[in-house]
Formats: sequence, C-alpha cells, structure tokens
Amino acid sequence: MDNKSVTAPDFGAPLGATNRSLPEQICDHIRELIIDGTLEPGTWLRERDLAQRLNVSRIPVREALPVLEAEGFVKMVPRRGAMVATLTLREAENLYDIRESLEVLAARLAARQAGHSPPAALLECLERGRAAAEAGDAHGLEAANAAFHGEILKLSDNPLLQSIMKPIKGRVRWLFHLLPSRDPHAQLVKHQELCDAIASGNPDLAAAVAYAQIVRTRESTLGVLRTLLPES
Amino acid sequence: MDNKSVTAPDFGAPLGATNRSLPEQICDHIRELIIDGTLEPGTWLRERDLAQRLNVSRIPVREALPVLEAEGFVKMVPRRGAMVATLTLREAENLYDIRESLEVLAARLAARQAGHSPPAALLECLERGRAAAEAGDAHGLEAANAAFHGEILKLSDNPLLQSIMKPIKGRVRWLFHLLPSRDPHAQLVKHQELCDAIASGNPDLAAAVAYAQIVRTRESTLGVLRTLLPES
DNA sequence: GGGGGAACTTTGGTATACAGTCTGCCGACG
DNA sequence: CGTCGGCAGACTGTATACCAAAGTTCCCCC
Repeated sequence: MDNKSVTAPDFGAPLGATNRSLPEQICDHIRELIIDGTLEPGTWLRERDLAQRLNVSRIPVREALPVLEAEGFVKMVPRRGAMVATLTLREAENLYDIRESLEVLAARLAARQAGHSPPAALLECLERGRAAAEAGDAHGLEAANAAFHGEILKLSDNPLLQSIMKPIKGRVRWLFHLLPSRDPHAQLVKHQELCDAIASGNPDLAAAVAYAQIVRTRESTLGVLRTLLPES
Repeated sequence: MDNKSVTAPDFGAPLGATNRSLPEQICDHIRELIIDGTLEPGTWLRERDLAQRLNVSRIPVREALPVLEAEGFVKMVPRRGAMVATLTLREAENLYDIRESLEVLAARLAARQAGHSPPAALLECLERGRAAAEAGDAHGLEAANAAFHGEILKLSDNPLLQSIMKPIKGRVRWLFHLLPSRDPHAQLVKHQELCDAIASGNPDLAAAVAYAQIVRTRESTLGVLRTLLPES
C-alpha cells in the first residue's frame, strides 16, 4: 500500500463513474427518482422490471433494494417485492428527533476539530450557496447546502457518524422536496451563523446554535407537513 | 464437502430451517461469530467458502455481507472480498460519541412515553438480570441487559431510532466481548437507576442519568481498551 | 351472486458460466 | 542481485436459466 513515489503527485479524479459498482449506481438512481417524486409512494418496484429497464440482471437489483429499504425509501414485503415507502407525519417527527441529536453532535465535534484546522471548506460552500441564491439557481443552492452539511460531517471526523447520517440526509431531502421552496436568504443566514459558531472552536456554542436552528425549522416544517402528510 | 482450508473455524450447525430469510440468518450467524471472537479480525470471508460451509448458494451470502459491512463488522474490498474488520481505539471513541447522543435520546423519549404506560417490561428485564446475576449466569445477564436496552428503545417509540441503534448495539457488544467481564452488581444498580429515571416520566432527568452513566463507563472502558486495541 | 380453484405473477433461492481483475510467483534480463 | 514482465490461479462481479413457494386474479360452476 505504500506509495513509493517520493513526490506524491495529483493522480486526478479517482476514476469515479466507471469504478462504482452496479448495485450502487442502481441504488443512487432509484433513490433520486424517489426523492424527486418521479416514483410516487405506493409504487411497486419489481425486480425483473427494474432490471430490464436499467439493462442489468436481477442480481444487482436484488442487492440495491435492501439498501434502499435500510435507508427508509422502500418497504419490502416478503414474496411481494418492494414498494416505494410513504412518508408519514410520525416519521417526519421521528426524523427530527434524530436530527436534534445527531446534527448537534456533528456541530459539536466539528467545532472541536475546527480549533486545529480552520474550516475553509465550510466558507467555500457558503460562498457557493450565496452565488447560487443570487443567480436564482435553486438546484445549485440545494447542492451547496448539502455540501455544507457534508463538510460539517467531514470536519467532525467520525466515520460512524457520517455513515449514520447518510440515509438521514437522504430522508431530509425527500421531506424538503415536498415543501414549497424555502427562503434562500434565511437559509444562508442560518448557515453563516452555524459556520461562525463552528469556526469559533467552542463545541458548546456550536451545539447550542445547531440545536436552536433545528428546533426552529422543526416547528415551521412540521406545521406545513401536517397539512400534506398522512398522520401515520 | 471436501474442505481443504487449512484454518477452519467451527461454523456450527448448518442454518436450521426457519421462516426468516436466508440472508438474514447468514448475517446473524456471521455477526455472532465475529462478536464472540471465533472469526478474528483480518480473516478473509470468501463467498464460495461461506456458501459451501453454510450449505447455501452464493447469492444469499452476497446479500448478507454488505449488511455486515454497513454495521461495521466487515470491510469489503472491491474484487477481493470481505475481511473481518479490526476494532480500533478511534472507532471505540467514535462509538461512544454516538452513544452519548442516541442513548440519551432514547432515554428521553422513553421517559416521555412512560407517563402514558408504566414500563412494566423494563422492570421485568431488570428482574431477569438480577436472577441471572445471582445464578452466576454471565450469558443470561448479557441477554437480560440487551433486552433492557431493547425495551428502552421500544418504549421510545421511534422506529428510525431503533433501526439506527441496532448496528450500534452490535458493535457495543463486540467491544464488551474484548473486555474482562464487568461487575454484575454495578450493572444492575445502573440499570435500576436508569429505569427509575425513565419511570419518573421526566425526560430531562432520564436524559441526564443516561448521559452520566455512559460518560462514566466511557472513561473506564476506553481506559482498558487503550491497552488492547490499535490506536487507529 | 358467492365460493372454490386453476392459472398467472413474482419473489426467494439455486446452479452454472464467464469475464475482469487482483495476487503471487517464477523466470529472464539488465 | 534486484527488478521487470508475464503467466497462472483465485475470487469477485454479473448474466442467464431454472425451480419452488406463495400471493393475486379471475373465471367458472354451483
């Protein structure tokens, strides 16, 4: 595994697209279709159908579906197959309970680490978000926001936390896609605030800011969702 | 039938017929072998080998291994297969960071629910643990403790939290199997304390008690592990 | 009109085959 | 003596074909 080269040159992109396994690609593809609403809740996902459509065999599909179930996007019924899951109000509340714990933890750990290395990547995401917001690029803003939270996670330096948060973030995106688009400016202000708290290197402060922000969006978000989602 | 492998760990009975799905059984089986140390870190798990040993085909094995990877028991290397993961001190610390968040959340939610229905199941687990401890039945005590935490989770009434905690609990068990056996009486006292706090119906109290307990065991546990595990 | 059952559909699981790729070894060449 | 190149083996990744069990649908017969 040692890199014998004295100077470690930039080897460029890590062969991204071609290297990813088929099940992984299938999984990502279907997940996006679910999140953006193309596949509506209740839709049956049949292995042979998917395999044919995606031009692969059943095996990779069979491996992708359980992953999506573990992430909560799909519900598998024994001997019936997989159905696109239905988000309920109860689940949205459960999701917020988890976020109130884990995103606060992420902010706390990130602040702890930020003392050693100032979070330049965070500022960069913030800047990208600002640019996208001014350009009215909703998609770009969402990407920048996702990158921002991803950077916090990366900064927290806890791979286990990252792996747990991955499906959570997917479900949060799914939820937000149901909502009318939110105020870009308010999001930027919030992220700026959180970024500052983390950069301060004070874990308790960062945690408090993160907590306050999630509680605040929880109230407004669930208020809207109450009119959109089934109770349970 | 011919097993030429030089080192051949005992894989036990060949998967009795139950109603649970084959991948699930395989997953549980291998997980137990890893947790109890039969399969040592670094061991290669080859699909064909496992399939032959467990008397199933490759497909269910292929579906079980990614689950074990997601749970952190196994590391999959592309085109090489799966290797039993190595617990590191870093990972143990990461695990405790997560537990400090999520088990506290579980206790808080359980206390919130306990107001409506008194946690009889918790008391019953406690009693079972006490009986096992007096009988000197270490295995029974561990089962009772696991059941106790399972009941808290069930009480918290958040399926998402339960699904997240499942792999965490597995890893905690793995960790504890590396340690010299702990004082049964101290465990019982701790659980009694937590049970009381939850039964009080005061979420903040339950959370505080849970937090204090985890921090306390964190210190002692990591202290021992520092002498047993590789740094990272 | 309702009940029973046959045909169809779909997953769960098995067996087999083949290509790509990683490893390890061995031998040749500088 | 060391290093490079190639060869062989091993193992996964994926495809294909097949069978059994179970659920669904729908039609026929009472």
